[in-house]
Amino acid sequence: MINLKMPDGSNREVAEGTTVEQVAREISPRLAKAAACGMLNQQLVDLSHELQEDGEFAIITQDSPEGLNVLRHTTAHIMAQAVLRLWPEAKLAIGPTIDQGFYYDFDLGGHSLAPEDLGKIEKEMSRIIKENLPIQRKELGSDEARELFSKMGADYKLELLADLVDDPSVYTQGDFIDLCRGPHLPSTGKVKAFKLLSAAGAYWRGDSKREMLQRIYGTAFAKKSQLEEHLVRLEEAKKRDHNKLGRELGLFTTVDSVGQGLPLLMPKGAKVIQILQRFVEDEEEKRGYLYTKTPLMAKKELYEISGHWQHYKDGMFIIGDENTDDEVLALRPMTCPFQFQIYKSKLRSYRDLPLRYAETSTLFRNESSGEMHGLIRVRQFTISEGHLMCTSDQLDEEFRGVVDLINYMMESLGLKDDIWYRFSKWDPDNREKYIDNPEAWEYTQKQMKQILDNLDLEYEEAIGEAAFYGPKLDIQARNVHGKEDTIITVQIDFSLPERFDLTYIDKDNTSKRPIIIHRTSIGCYERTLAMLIEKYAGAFPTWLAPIQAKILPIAQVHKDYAEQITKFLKAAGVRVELDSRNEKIGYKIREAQMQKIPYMLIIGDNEVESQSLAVRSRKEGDLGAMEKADFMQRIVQEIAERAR
RNA sequence: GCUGGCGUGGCUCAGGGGUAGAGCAGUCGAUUCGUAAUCGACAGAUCGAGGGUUCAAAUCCCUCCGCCAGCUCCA
Repeated sequence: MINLKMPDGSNREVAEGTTVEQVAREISPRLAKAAACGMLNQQLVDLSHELQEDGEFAIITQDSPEGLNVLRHTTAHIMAQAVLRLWPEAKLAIGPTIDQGFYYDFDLGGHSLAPEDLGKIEKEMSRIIKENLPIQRKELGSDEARELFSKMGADYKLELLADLVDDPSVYTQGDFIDLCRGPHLPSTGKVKAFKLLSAAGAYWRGDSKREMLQRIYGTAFAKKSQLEEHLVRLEEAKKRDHNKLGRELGLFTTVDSVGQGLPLLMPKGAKVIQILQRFVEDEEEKRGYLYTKTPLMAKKELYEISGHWQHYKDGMFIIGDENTDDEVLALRPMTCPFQFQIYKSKLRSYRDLPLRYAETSTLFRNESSGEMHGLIRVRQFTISEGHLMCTSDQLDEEFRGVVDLINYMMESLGLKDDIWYRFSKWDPDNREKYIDNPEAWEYTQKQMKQILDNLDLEYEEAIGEAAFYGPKLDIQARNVHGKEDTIITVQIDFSLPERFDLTYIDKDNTSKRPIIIHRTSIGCYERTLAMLIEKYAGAFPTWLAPIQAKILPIAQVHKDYAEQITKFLKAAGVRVELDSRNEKIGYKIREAQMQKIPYMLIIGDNEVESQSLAVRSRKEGDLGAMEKADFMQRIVQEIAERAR
């Protein structure tokens, strides 16, 4: 007999060789039905796994996070089997589960998947599910596995196999066989609710020099109702898409003849960005930053010093021809080399440090053509740039100050709950991408890790995501499509002070190198606007709303008083617009509501007579009559508090 | 840059070899109205650009530009 310690703390004795499924069934038939796999000593195991030793044990159900992954992975296998039935020549690459579902990459020879193909594949998958094929695990030796997959001509699997440390296992269902760690559901019939979502190209192992494969994204849930809810959520999310809403609300537009990745901010969008800029600049000033304004371009020699010419040239717009012109300029992709020149403009003392430079800085980056997206990835953008020069003693506190400023910004914008931190390190195996100084990389990363740990930040680590000149703390967020982006970054730079020969004279009268923190406080304004649109579905908090109140006279006779109110509120600094068109009040309200304007002020006979306003809130509807001074006070306070 | 989808009046879309259609928005007129669409008339597109096939191209083919999703990249 072996002894299993159950999640509720109880112990259960079972005979050696009892399967996970039998244990589940003993507990309850319903549990057995809902089970996806078992967990033995923190290791997920198949339901068919025969228990041989004592340990902590749990049954994992399909609707738990781990169980859902198992279900989705099994669905991915079913999809692969279906694809092989439809395209027998197809070669399988990888098919992992991801956050909200799964994908599988295929080499389909020359065939590219069209949307219609997804329906065909789904149909075949349903067939496989109906066939209820048992899914079986088999452990193989490396040689055995290699022989099996080379016989199948499964080149990609062979490549994966070569990197595998443990002995490989394979899973079979009917005539389908796949290299897989598992676990899996016991049979294909266990999958009740799945949907294929999209097909797109994807490079093998993410390497643009390698084969372009066909990737199919899909998802699966334990219950049909959960799948349907998920699909509805996806639809709802798409309605918040900044790229759609931002255009509908007249915040920005793009024009073919201007060019890709070059959105035009219209008065309303520009207004939001202006508010953000003023907010950031004022806050930075309070925190001891000095404001600079530096050129948008420079000679290539400057970028040769900074290393951009060697490491970032593809990302820059270059003016002139290196081979024929005496002077070649480049639009700036970053502000650092420019602010360094200001630092260098005179001899610095330790007494000058820390020195905090900020700039509302427009940058240009030559993104690849397939990459541009609304306001999120563009070729020209404006960022809350800044560089802090400090001594190593000051580094910790300055870094802390930067993180505090960032958190304050995110809190103020209501984005704090939507972001997370990422510690981005270099990739020692990719020397070309980075300034080559391994000791300095390792040292700086260690230093940064210590600072982060002292800050008590929860963060994830990412290898190969560092800037070419140093490690970063990135603040990450997801857009409505679930795609992750860096919105803010803080970097410790060990390299550029050296390259630019930045110095200060220390107490002991010797020349030392300052340490530089590159940072942004809310990142790029365009991207922030995009995030805000998606966060609030276009309905900005009053302080950020381009139009804060719309004044709606009921009939022409009320126009004079409406104009008076408009002036009154404008004088108080409120952004108001008067809609004196000859339309019915319901029409005007509907339009203001669709423009997501926070307040509608309705003016008719009653209001003219009592010198008041009928206030309607976008959120709460009719608020009834209010003295005009009371309303003014209310909205001014709401704006000052940056209420959400 | 790569894979796929797409591009028709300001917007959303229909038409898919025989010389453009709707709704909304716009303009004009009527209506003067109390909390999410008043009625009517008018105007507006050489169908992303260029080239080709054809008696005839928005429609078929090619190239380019742009938009969308994904991959590489990145704020």
